[in-house]
Amino acid sequence: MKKDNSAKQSLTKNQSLVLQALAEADQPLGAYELLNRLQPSGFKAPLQVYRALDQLVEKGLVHRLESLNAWTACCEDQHSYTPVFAICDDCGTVTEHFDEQLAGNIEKVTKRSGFTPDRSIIEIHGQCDDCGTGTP
Amino acid sequence: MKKDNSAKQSLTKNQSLVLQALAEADQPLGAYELLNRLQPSGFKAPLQVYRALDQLVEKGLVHRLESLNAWTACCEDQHSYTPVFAICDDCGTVTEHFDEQLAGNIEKVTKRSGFTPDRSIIEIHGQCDDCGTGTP
DNA sequence: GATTGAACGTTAGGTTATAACATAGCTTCT
DNA sequence: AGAAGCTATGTTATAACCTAACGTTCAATC
Repeated sequence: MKKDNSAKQSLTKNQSLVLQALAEADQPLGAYELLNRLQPSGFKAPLQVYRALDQLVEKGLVHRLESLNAWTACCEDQHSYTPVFAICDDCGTVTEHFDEQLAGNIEKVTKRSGFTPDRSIIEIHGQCDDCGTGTP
Repeated sequence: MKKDNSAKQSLTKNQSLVLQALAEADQPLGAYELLNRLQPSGFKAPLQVYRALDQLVEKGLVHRLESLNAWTACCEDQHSYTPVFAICDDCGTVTEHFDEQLAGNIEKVTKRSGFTPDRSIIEIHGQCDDCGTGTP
């Protein structure tokens, strides 16, 4: 379950470029936005981006946000729980959260019906602290 | 919070056709699959489908499955909790579940950071009881 | 140096979703 | 009735997202 540094060290050139672009962005990026940003580095076709993204997701260094069709660099060096993404619909920033109890709850809900969970997608849309209506 | 029968009664022709097609399907359908099935009923363009879907989602009669790019008819006449979808990656069937505690926990996780949740997306991929590896 | 396998490059095409603009029908107000 | 306003609809074109197919490069291994 460990995502050690070897993961980052063994990245190919394209994978490194994509990961770096995601890490520098302050919000998730779509594949074509990545392509635009990486064209100066020699990227020419969408497939170059998608292949690098697939491999980075496989290594656990990047997450895909299903409800945005976008990707973001993983916040941490390792995590064993399913991440919860909080997506601000105003400013577009996304934060990654973890909660052991929550992960357990999810399994419980589906297992009641004999379902065997494999991977979970949890994405919460709303407003972040800066944009929030909490203190208007 | 009530999704009363007036919602269904006030549907337009296109909305009724789309909802009926989804209700008859045994799994979620993509917009273009819906278009195919509704061409005999006079549908000609993707927008007709997308517009009907948007309005049905608005009324709470249809859910969108973000990780499948597909839509499914809501299982019940009303529910106040965020639904949890269990998606079988083998046979493609999707079931809708509810859990008050889970919904509460999710809010808790994001609220810790000052986030104000609006809508949650919870989609669990795995294997259903029929396809499952539980009793091989 | 031949073989294998992973990553890469390139072209083409498929799927999913929206923009922009025009039309039709219904309601409401005068 | 006529005008104004609103919602749903129709139609064309295009944007955005993703994958198939095929060939090449390059490093590791036999």
